Amino acid sequence: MADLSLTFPDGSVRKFPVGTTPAQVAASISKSLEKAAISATVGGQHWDLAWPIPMDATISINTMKDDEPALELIRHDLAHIMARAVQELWPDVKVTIGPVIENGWYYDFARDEPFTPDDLGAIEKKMKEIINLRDPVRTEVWSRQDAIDFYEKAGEPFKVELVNAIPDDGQPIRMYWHGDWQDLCRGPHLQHTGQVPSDAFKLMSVAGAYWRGDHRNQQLQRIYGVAFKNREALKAHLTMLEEAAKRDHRKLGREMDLFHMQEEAPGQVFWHPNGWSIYTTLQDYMRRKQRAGGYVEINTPQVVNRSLWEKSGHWANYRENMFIVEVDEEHAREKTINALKPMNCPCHVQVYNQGLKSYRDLPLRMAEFGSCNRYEPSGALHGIMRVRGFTQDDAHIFCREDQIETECARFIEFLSSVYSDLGFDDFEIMFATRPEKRVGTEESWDRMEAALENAIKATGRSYTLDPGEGAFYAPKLDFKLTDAIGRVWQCGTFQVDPNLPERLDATYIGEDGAKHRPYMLHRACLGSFERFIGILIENWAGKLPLWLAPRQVVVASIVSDADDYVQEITRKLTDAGLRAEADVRNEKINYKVREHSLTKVPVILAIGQREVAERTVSLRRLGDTRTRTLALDEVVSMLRTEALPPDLAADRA
RNA sequence: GCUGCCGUAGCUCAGUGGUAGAGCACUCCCUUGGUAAGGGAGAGGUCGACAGUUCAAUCCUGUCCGGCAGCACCA
Repeated sequence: MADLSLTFPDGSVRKFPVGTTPAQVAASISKSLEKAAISATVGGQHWDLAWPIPMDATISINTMKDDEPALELIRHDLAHIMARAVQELWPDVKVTIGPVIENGWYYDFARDEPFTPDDLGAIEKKMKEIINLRDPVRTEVWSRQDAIDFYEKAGEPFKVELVNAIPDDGQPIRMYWHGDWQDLCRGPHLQHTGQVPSDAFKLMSVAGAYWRGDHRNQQLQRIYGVAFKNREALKAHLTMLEEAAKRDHRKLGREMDLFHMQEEAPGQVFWHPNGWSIYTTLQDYMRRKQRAGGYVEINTPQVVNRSLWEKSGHWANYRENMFIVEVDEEHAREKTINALKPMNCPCHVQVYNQGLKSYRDLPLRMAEFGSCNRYEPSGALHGIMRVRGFTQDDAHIFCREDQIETECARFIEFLSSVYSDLGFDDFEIMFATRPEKRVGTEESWDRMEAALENAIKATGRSYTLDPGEGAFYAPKLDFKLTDAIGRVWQCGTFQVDPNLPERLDATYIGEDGAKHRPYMLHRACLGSFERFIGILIENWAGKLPLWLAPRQVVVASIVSDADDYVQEITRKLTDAGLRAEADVRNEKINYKVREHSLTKVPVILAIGQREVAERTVSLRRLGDTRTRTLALDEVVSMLRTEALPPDLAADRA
């Protein structure tokens, strides 16, 4: 028999007969490794212990100590165990697919009656029984036809479809069993069901999901589970989920009295004074930044006749998602049909088109805090993060092709400065290149892509390639930031657009005296104020930095003899530009501290007899139980400096 | 939009085929208390909307509206 050369992680090479399995390799190394082995990594691929190795490769044997393969196997096998549990409880349920996902797995079932939360408990119980059976796992490679015949006979139509969908590229069709239960699965797997920890998984929820992700297909019932290596890790995960729930901007929005939403205006925000303070503070900041960044600010109409949307192409593509406004105009023969603007670009081209533009006017950076409305599907709405009425920090840069690169680099620096001011020190750039269906010449695509790539390089940043994900007319960049609990949000965007200037006939007079077509660069940092404020709230868990906090300082009296002094302090703080309020209610200081802490006021100044006598204040920071006693004037000037927005603070320094 | 769950006081939630309850918040009174809930009293609800079944519906049924989770969507 021919030899097989296997290279181990330490670099050593050993020969084995062709067809040796990782299990045999492990056994040849040591008795203990043979027992501890759960899978192998062969030539970079996750490999079942029982699969023969066909050719020379690198190999490492995995044990439960190797987190990544161990969790993969545990979650994967739990998906099978759950499917078996479901079919044992309800034999008429059809199985479909059940992949491993972040933190766990899901499995989609076809069943007429919905699963209830009680069912989840029953399924979990049954899963534990199956785990305790320690049934060995067995896999076999079958021919396509045998697998199809098998599933047709078993009455598993989805599996038949899956087998048919497996590409005919020599990929084996693997049949999987534990006990009498069977599934279609490419593996790899653990060796028996007892290797799965019975106390480190939990079924989380059941929800609808379309067969193969297509909304025209039958809707299945998806059960989600999470699993870890041990009970402690599961507990830690569940605790993390509770933490995330505590940050929910909808909950904090209510507790901090920032905004509300109601039935009459679904997907639209009623901003309360506190929330509007965050909004305007952020907008003021962006306005200053943009002005400094060479933008002019404009404002354009909300309600615009359909003819413009027809010209821009939005009417054809997004009519379903637009709010339509019909008006009976006295002199018109029929109703005038308008749409609330779903985006600002067509209006910006109208402003650009006023008067003749010279090449000397370019690049023209035109910004608008553009209020847009989109009729989003009801199921997509989510607090203030996904809404039907929102305002973008939108801008369009009109420029020549040779200016794209500089403008792009300039924008990346701009965005980077904004993100770091707002507490997000790092972001990722996604570079979306030409899609399969596209317009324009290859040369033009080459130039546009090169411009973006060179711009990124000029800033010294790296990027992730997103091939084929560009718009049909040009490439784009998306910017993703990571929040305090590791969630990734796509907010910023930079998109080249030769299309809309064409459609709306934007031109400029070049050096040659002839008319030319400008490029339009769509760009945003925050995306929408609504969504970004949601992200800020969740990122900071409501404890916004002082300059953004709606209520910056509460001056609380301890005894009513201090009331006059409390009012004086509050006035001084307010005069210094701080958002300060007095709390002279007939409540104990404990009560006041608790209440203002719960509503995330960053600074509480407590004032009793002593402070009155000494003209000092006792300062307490949110989240800190210590207090400091400071002179009044000192506190005012300290807080005034601290409350400066980052761009103004930088100017000062 | 689809599937499932949900809608009772400002908030969080009990509850019942005979028109409703708690805690917190609110108002008033007592209390002047030193850094995360002092005490007492009071007020507060078309039980999401509309239809149907019933002698009687907040409760049962249907339709609609809205919310939540996931899916689909996100110019």
